[in-house]
Amino acid sequence: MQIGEAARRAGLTVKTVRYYANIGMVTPHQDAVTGYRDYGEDDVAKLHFVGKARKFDFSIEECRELLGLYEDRNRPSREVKALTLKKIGEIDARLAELQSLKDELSGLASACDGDHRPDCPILNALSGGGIPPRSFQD
Amino acid sequence: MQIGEAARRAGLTVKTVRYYANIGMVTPHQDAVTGYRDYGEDDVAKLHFVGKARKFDFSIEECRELLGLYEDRNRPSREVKALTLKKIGEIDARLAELQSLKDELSGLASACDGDHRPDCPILNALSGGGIPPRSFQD
DNA sequence: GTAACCCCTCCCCTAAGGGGAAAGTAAAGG
DNA sequence: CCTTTACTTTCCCCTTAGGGGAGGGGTTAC
Repeated sequence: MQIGEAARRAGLTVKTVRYYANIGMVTPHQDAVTGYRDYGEDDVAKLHFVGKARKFDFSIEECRELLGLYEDRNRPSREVKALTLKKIGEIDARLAELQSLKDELSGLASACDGDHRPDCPILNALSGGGIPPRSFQD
Repeated sequence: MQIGEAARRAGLTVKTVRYYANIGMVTPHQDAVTGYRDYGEDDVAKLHFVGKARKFDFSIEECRELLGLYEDRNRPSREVKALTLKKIGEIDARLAELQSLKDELSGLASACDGDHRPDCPILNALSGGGIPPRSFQD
């Protein structure tokens, strides 16, 4: 089938599917005369697989790795699980980082009146040590 | 002072400080003959301010906005607080997204034996449906 | 004289595609 | 057969927030 139908069936954009072909992730046959790519059912399955893995925040390189395991009928599930646990660890780290960021910003926001007056603890904190905003025009 | 000292005092790299000059964020005087940038104390304060805002996940454009408010002695704190609350909302959304991602991956990982055998619920989930029902795992 | 730093601009690189131009191809309708 | 429309191709620039390095110029210290 042509790239448009393959993309539709995999739930991806044509641009994305073409990109995956360019980087060697999912490589369909390509007509030597017309240049048209020709996708088979197995290609659509791979595209679908990669699309799902991407939604799970796996990077392109990790998807390539998962795809290799996916195609290897004798791979140990250990390797797949290890990749997944590593990804969970990364997500945990990012969660902690965002949470502490949110805590700090929330503390600043609750200390700020948020009215028409110019006094603002948020800007004071950003300027480092509560120094009032010295005029930069003088 | 020269860019190197300004960067050191602001806790940024020279590359970053030069970048901020190029995009018009913090624009020091520049010697017409040597091309050397000349930073004053106010420039260092601005650089420091932007550096801190960046650590709080504010984008470059948001930093530009905050810097404008920072320099305006008569700005209402309302605007600063609104920006901060918007940023907190974005962080909340990202937190929820990551949390649900983590939950799904954790479910998959715990369903996977992770041994030498090829059977792997993680790959099964990526290749089609969700986690196979309990009856199929036993 | 030269070694050690400091500075400058310019260009390419990142992740994962998106947007769009110019041009070729295929299928349907008149 | 001709035209329109839809689909495809490659190519190039754009995105964030800078990082890395080349190539060149300057000042200071020994």
